[in-house]
Amino acid sequence: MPELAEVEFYRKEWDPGLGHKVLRVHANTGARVYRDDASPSAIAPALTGRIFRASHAHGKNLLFAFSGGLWLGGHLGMSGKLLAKVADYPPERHDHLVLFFRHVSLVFSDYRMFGRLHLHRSKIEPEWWRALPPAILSPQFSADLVQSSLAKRARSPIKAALLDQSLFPGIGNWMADEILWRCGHYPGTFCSTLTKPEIRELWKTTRRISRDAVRIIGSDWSDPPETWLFNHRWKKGHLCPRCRTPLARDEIAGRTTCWCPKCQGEH
DNA sequence: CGAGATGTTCGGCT
DNA sequence: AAGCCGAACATCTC
Repeated sequence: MPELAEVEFYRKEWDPGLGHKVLRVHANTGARVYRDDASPSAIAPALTGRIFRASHAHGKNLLFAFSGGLWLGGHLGMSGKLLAKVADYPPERHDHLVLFFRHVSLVFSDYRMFGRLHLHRSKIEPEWWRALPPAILSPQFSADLVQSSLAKRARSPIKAALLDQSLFPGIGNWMADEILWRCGHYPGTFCSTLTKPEIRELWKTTRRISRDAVRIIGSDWSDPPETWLFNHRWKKGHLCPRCRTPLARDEIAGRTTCWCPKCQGEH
């Protein structure tokens, strides 16, 4: 499920634990979500007794800071969720990590297990976190950066480029479709065919949609306005909210893609 | 019951 | 040799 706005929503789900001490930890260490960690059995002892200090989201990545230079990194994959439950909440089958506080239990749940969790010890933020590419809503995410990166992917469909986390961190399947629909590009268009003004427009739209999605979905999981493709893209027989043409669906760049044949070219 | 799902990685190919 | 593509991962839902 999660793209940058959903990740931001889930990050805040754990806020009730901020400033409090982890009294006990449940870790389903056999779960695949710990595949990055050499010793998953160390997770529970390491987190027990720490104060939960802060949380950060960057694209689809999460970072939780604990006292004593301990960090919990995470990714929600396809089906990961972060939840706040009652104190002494009994873990369920897909709850791979539960942090028990006096007044609340913070849960990482992921039934498909494409998500991941990993622990780090360092004074400052871990190396992998500092190496992440410029966030879409940061000043470093410039039109020039997008321009030069797309030039390297000339023979790549623009949809594939938008899904590339090293350039568009946090953009996933629905946001990529939303951006291309707003800009009027057929998702299979090669990057090399976009003009400089079109790339600038793509950059601007990417920022606008990211900002709006974080505001709307990231705050309380509200649905975006009916004027967005978002609300129409899945159901069969749905119409383009702009021109009422029946929407098309097909696999492009390895993912199911929805677009308007009229607004986005004849395909 | 088969297909498909808001994601990433790896291995093979050009 | 960088970059592209398909397959694999695991479970639930329609």
